[in-house]
Amino acid sequence: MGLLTMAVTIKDVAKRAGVTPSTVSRALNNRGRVSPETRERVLRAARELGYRPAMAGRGLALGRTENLGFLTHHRHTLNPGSFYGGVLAGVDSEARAHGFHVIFSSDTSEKLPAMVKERRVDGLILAGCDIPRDLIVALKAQEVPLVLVDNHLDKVDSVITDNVGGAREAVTHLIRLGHREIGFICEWFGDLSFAERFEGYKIALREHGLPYDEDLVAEGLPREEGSGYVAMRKLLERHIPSAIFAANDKTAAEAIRAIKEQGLRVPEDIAVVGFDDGSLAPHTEPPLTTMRVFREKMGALATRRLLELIEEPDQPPVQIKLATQLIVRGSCGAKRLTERR
Amino acid sequence: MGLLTMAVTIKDVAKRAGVTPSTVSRALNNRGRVSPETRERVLRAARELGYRPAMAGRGLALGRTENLGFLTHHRHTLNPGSFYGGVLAGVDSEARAHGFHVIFSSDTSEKLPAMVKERRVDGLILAGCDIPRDLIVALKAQEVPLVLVDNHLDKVDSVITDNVGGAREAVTHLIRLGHREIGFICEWFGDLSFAERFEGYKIALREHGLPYDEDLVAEGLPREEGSGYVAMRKLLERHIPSAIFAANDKTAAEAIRAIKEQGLRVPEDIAVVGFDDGSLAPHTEPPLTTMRVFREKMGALATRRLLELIEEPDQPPVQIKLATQLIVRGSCGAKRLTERR
DNA sequence: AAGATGTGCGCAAACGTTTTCACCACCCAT
DNA sequence: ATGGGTGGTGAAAACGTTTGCGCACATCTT
Repeated sequence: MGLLTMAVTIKDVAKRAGVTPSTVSRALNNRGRVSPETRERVLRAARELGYRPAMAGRGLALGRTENLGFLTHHRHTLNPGSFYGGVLAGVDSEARAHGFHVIFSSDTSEKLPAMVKERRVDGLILAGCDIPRDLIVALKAQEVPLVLVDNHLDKVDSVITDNVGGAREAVTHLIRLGHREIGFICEWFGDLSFAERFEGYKIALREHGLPYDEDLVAEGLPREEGSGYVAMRKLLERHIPSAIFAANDKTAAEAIRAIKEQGLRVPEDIAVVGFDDGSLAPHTEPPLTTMRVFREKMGALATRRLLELIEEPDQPPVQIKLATQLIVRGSCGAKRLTERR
Repeated sequence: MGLLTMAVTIKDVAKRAGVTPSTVSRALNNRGRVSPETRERVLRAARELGYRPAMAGRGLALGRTENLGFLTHHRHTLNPGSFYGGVLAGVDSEARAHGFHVIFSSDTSEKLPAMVKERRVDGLILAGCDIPRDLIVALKAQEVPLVLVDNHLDKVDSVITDNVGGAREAVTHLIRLGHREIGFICEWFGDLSFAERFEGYKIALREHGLPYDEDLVAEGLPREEGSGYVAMRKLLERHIPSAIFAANDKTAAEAIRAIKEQGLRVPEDIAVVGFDDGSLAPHTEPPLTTMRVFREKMGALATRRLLELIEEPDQPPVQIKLATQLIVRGSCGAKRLTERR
C-alpha cells in the first residue's frame, strides 16, 4: 500500500518540545504569540527531527498547495533540443527559492487541466504559443492565476521575447556587413514568434531604405521535419540572396545544408543568421550567428510574477518583454571580415 | 490570499445526487456497495459539475499523493539539448496515463529532497548518473520507492541504456566498413555511461582481432565546453586514425570541427560515429551516424516500474536495460559506399 | 412466520495542518 | 483590593476525502 515510512508529524515535534501542535504551528510560522523560549525549544525539536509540514495537511488548512503548474504543449517536450527545457529550469529554481514546487505536464488536451481540477496547484505557467486559446480562457474564467511564456493574449500576464527587436537587430547586423539582398525563411507563419520575427525583418529593411521583395521570403511545411530545408530550396529556386535571416536555429541549420547542396558556401556566398541560440548553434558548420534568447531568465521572471498574482490576484495584467542578444559566430561572415583588417 | 475560485467539492456532488459524501466516494471509487441507480446518479452529478477529488483531502485520507518526483542534477536541465527532456516527457505521459502527476526538481543539494520531507510524492525517479550517492542511500533508508534512470546502484531499481552493447555495435559497424584504426574519445571517464561505452569499444576491437592502442584514446576536460574538440586535438597530434567513435553526439560534433580544422574530410579521411541521436545529430556536416537512445521509452519504463513499487514496495530490485539502435547518416561513410555500388 | 442473510446507505472518525476562541496568570493602573 | 489589559498557551473546529461500523429494510430459508 505505497506508504512511505511513517514520517515525522507536527505531533512528534509537539511532544518533544513539551507543547501542543497549536504552539508548534505558531512557532514555525511566526504567527500569533509565542514566548521566545518556547519558540526556541520548538525550533530545535523541529530541526532535530527534520520536520517539515506535510503538504496535504497544510494544503487543506490553508487552501493553497505551494505548487506551481508548468504546462507546455507536448510537441515541444518531445524534442530534446527544446526551448522549454531552459524555461523550466528557470521556473524550477525561482519557485524553489520561494518554497514552491513545480508540477510538470504536457497535457493540453482537457478543457481544464487535471492538476487544476484536483487543486494540486496555486497557479499555472503556460509555456509556448501553441497552448489552445480555449484552455487559457477557461482557466482565466476559473480565476486561476496565470502567466504565459512566449505567448500573449489580452488581459493575461505574459513574459515574452522581443522578437521584433531581436529580428531587427539580426537583420541590421547583416545590412551593416554590406548585404542588400537579404532573405527571410521560417517554418511557417502560423507561429506567432515567427510572424513577429518576420515583422522585425521588414522593419530593418525599411529603416535602411531596402526594398521588400516577396521573392526573398519563404516558409516550409507547417509542422514537419526539414521545414527549413524546404523553405531554403524554394527560395534558392527563385533568387539567390547574399544573406538569409532564419526565424530560428533549426531552420538556419537546415538552410545551411540546402545552401551547401547547391554548391554555395556559407558565409562567402550566402551569410546566415539564426534565432534562439539553442544547442545547435555552436555546432553547425560554420557555427551559427544567432540571437540569444534568455530562456531561464524568462522562466524565472514568469515565476516571480505568478507568485505575486497568487498573493494578490486582482492586479492589472503585466507584459514583460525581454531583449535578446546578438551572438556573432561564423555563419554571418563578420568574424572573417574583422580578421581581415 | 491566492485562493482559487471555490471549486466543486464532494459535498456539492452529494447534494446534487441526493446522497451523502460517503456514497459519492464509494460510487466514484468503486468501493463498498452502491446500487446501480445511485451510482449512475452520482456519476452523472459528478460529470455535470466537473468534479475531481481534491488532492489534499484525498492525500490525507489515503496517505498517498499520486504525485511522482522527477529529480535530475541541475547541470543537465540547464542544457537545453538535454538528454533528460526526453526522459521527462516519457515519465509525464506514462504517469498521466495512471492518474499520477509529476513534480519536477533539479535540486539535489539537500540530504533529503523537500518534496519527500513534505510528503508531496509517493516515489521518485532519479535521472542521471550524477545524483549524489548519499542522496540515494538516504532515500533508500527512508524506504522511498525509487527508480534510477541512466544510473545504477546495488539494490536499487534502475532503467539503463545498453551502453556496452550500443558502443560495440557502433564500433563493429565501423570495422565492417573496413576501418582498422579506430579512435575513441569522450568528455571524461568519470561519467559511468562514457566508461561503459569505452568498454563496448574495446570489446568490439577484441572480437575482431584488432589491437587496443592507447594512442587512439583521448578524453577532454571533465565538465567543460569544447571537451570533444580538445580530446580530438589531442588524439590527432598523436596519430591520425581512419575512424572515430565518440562517446556522445556533442563530442562527435566537436570532433568533426577539429578534424576539419586540420584540413581533413569527414568521412573520407576520418569517419565519425556518435552516441545518443540527440537534436544535434541530423545537423552536423555531414549528418551524424549515431546510436539512438530511446529516452522517452526509458522514462515510461521507469515510471511503470515505480508505480509497481508504490503498490508493492517490498520487491527485489530489477534492472531494465534498453537496447540502442544504429542510425546511419553521412558521417560514417556507409551511405557513400552503398551508393557507389 | 420468524430468524438468517444480504443490500444500500448514513454517521462519524481519521488523516495533518492552521487558526479562532477561550482560558489562565500575570502586571499595572485605579 | 479590584478591574482591565496583555502575553502565553491549549482545546477545538475546519479544510476535503475515505472508510469502518451500524442501522433499516428486503429477500431468502425452513
